[in-house]
Amino acid sequence: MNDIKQFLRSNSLRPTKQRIVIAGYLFDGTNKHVTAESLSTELAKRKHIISLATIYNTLHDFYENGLLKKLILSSDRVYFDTNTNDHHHFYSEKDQFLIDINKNIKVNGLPKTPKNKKINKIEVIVHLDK
Amino acid sequence: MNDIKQFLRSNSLRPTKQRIVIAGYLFDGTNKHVTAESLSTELAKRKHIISLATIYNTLHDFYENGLLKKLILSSDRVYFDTNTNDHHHFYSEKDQFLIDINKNIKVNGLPKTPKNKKINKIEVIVHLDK
DNA sequence: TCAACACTTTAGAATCATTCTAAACTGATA
DNA sequence: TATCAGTTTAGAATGATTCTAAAGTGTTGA
Repeated sequence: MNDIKQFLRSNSLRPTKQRIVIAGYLFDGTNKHVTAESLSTELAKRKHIISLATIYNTLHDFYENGLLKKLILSSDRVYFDTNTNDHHHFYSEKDQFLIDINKNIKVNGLPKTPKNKKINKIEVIVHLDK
Repeated sequence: MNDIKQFLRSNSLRPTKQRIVIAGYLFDGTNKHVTAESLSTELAKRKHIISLATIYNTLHDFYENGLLKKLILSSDRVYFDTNTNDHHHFYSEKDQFLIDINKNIKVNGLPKTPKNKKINKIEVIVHLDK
């Protein structure tokens, strides 16, 4: 609890009740993939009712501060990933199913980067099913 | 024109005026990345006014028939790619900028596929800028 | 401890890409 | 050329996300 407050403060985020609850859930040591909706549902199960607006605000605040990764895999929802290490994913659209690939993946044979551009990150998505 | 009709027919798509116009634009020999909006704009420039609903319908019809690839790169629009070969992309969110990577990319070190799942496709997105 | 204020939360409205509806239209077929 | 299934379309509906602006709350300095 106090460590969560410290954690938030050290990321220049004022430790409000809501952020403490959300951070407590997200950063409990197990990696998670959430959407605004799924997060809202999980917190509600735990009797924490937080407005959707705040959930969106908080996810973005955390994202902006590098505490979450954003994953664009489907056109109808955004996933946030608590695993901020360099990694990749198995994804099944059919089953809304997402698994981290933490193994060291190597991508070989890339052509040269377009002029005046810099590579920000290389993302590998292994699509399962059809 | 008649080849476009044939092309559509051979994909079990009735060659309507609108589909002929859209296919004529999309499959003119140069690969394109379009969104419903950008396609609508391009066609309008060429004096072809086609309702957005039809543009969406047609993009999906073409997609369902394997004439287009769908690219999910941003949460606020869907891209369709006329290059249906196995390939990857450079993408700059900042500049809405998308370039095909046709070179043979190798992805090494993948862990084993989750139980009872089959790999549909491997997608590599090289994100540029930040 | 507390006043003061900047930062947050929130309900509800707004946005915007996309899909749906159901009525009018049109290619294909006999 | 009549018929009908497949298409197109305007406009409404949807749904995730963002915005607004009013009420609430950490933080700070005295």
